[in-house]
Amino acid sequence: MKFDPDTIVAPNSSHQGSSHRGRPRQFCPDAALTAALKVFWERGYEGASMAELTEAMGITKPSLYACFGNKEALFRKALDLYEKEKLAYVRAGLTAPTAKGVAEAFLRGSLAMQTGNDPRGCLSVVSAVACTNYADSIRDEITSLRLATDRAIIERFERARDEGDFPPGVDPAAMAHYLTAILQGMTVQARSGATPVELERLVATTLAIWPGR
Amino acid sequence: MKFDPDTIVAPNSSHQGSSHRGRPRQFCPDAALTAALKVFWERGYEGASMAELTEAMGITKPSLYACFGNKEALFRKALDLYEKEKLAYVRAGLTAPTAKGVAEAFLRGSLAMQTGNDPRGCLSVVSAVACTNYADSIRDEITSLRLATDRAIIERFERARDEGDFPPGVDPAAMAHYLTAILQGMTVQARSGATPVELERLVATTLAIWPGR
DNA sequence: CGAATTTCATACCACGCAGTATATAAGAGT
DNA sequence: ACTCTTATATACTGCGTGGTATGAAATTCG
Repeated sequence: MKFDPDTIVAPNSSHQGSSHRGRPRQFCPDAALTAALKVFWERGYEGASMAELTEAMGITKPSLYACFGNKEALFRKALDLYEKEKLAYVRAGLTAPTAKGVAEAFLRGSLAMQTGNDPRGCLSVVSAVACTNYADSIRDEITSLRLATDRAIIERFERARDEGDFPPGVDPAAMAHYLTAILQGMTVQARSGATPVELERLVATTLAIWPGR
Repeated sequence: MKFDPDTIVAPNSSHQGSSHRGRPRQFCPDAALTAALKVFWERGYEGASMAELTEAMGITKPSLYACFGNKEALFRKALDLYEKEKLAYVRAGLTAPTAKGVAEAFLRGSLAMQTGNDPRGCLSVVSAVACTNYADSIRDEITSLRLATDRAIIERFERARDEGDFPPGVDPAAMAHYLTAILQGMTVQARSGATPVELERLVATTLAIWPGR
C-alpha cells in the first residue's frame, strides 16, 4: 500500500500518536510546508524551482516527493495553509459591526501583512496575475478561493446595506469589488517596493473617502 | 562592423530610404515587435518562451536574435512600444481640467484597454508583480517607468489642489497613490476574469466616491 | 536477532529552455 | 559575372528544470 500524500501527519517534533513502521521521517512536514509557502509566496509558482524549495525546506527531493506528491500538489497544500493562517483577518474582519469597520479591518490586516517579516504582497494576487500557463487545476483553485471570499464580502455588505451602513443608492456588490480592488492595488504597490508609510497613507485615504459608516 | 540591434529600421513593407547591402529582411520588425508584445503581455516575461515568440512573430530564432538582440532586449523594446502606444491615455488624461477629470480619464482609458481585443491586464503590473527573478535591468526599467508616471500624476494633483479641486486637507500624493491602487486592482480583477460590466461598475463606484471635482 | 518497511542520499533521466554554428539563399556594388 | 554582405533555415549545444531509480540507513514487528 502506498503512502497517501494527501494526509500530512505526525510531525516528529510534536507528540506522535500511533507508532509507524519503517524509518521515521527526519523533518517536520508542517515546518517544511511553511518554508515552501514562503518560497512560493515570493517567487510565484513557476518562479520557485524544486532546488530552491528543497533547500528552503531543508529536505531532499525524494523526501519532498514522497511526502507532498509533486510540485503542483505542494503548491496546493501551501495555498491551503496560506488561506488558513494568513487570511484569518478576512474571516475576522467580516465580523466588524459596520461596513466601514469591515473595510478598515481588511485594510489594516492587509497592511500588517505587508509590514511583517513575510514576503510582500498577497499570494493569491501574485498567483492570479502571474503567468497564464499555470496548471489549470491551480488556476481553478485560486479563482474559486477568490470567488468564495468575494461572495462573503458581498453578503456582508448586503447586510450592511440593510442595516443602513451605506448612503442610499450604493450597491453592496460594487462596494465589495471596489474594496478588493484597493486591497489588490495595495498588494501590487507593496510588491513593487512601496514603503509601509505609503501603504499606511493609502489605508487612511481609503477610509477617509469611504461612504457611510 | 556589427549590426546595431538598438535601431530598428526599414520595415520592408514601407518605403525604404537608403538601400541596403545584402539579403533584405523578409519581415517587418515593427509588426514582429507588436506580435512579441502581445505574447509578453499575456504570458509575462518568463512565461513567454522563445518558441512561442518566434511562432507569433512569424520568424525564426536566428532572425529574432539578429534583429532584436536577445530575449531581454526584445522585452525591453516591447515594453517601450507598450508604453508608447498603449499608455497614451495616461499622457492624454493628465490634460483633463480637474482632478476628477484626470481620474475619470485614467479609469475609462484603463477600462477600454481591458474590453478591447488586447490581452487583459496591464503589462507593467503583470511584470511588476510576477516573479522576483527577472533580470535586474528589467525590474529597474519597470520601476523607473512606474515612478515616472507616479511623479506625473502627483504633480498634476498638486496643481489640482492649488486650483481647489480637492476638499481641504486632502494630500495630492495620497490621492495619486490611491488612484493608481484602484487602477492596479482593476488590472488584477480583469486578469482574473472579471467581466467588462463589473469593471465598468468599479469605475462608476470610484467616480461616485471621488472627493472634490 | 532477523525480516519487513519506510525514509534518506546520491546519482541520474528526459525534456524544454535560451542561445548559436553552419551552410545556403538573396540581394547590392563593381 | 563575380564578390561581398546580410538574412534565412536547419540543426545543434549547454544548462536548468521537474521528476525518479537505486541502494543504504533507520526503525518496528515477530
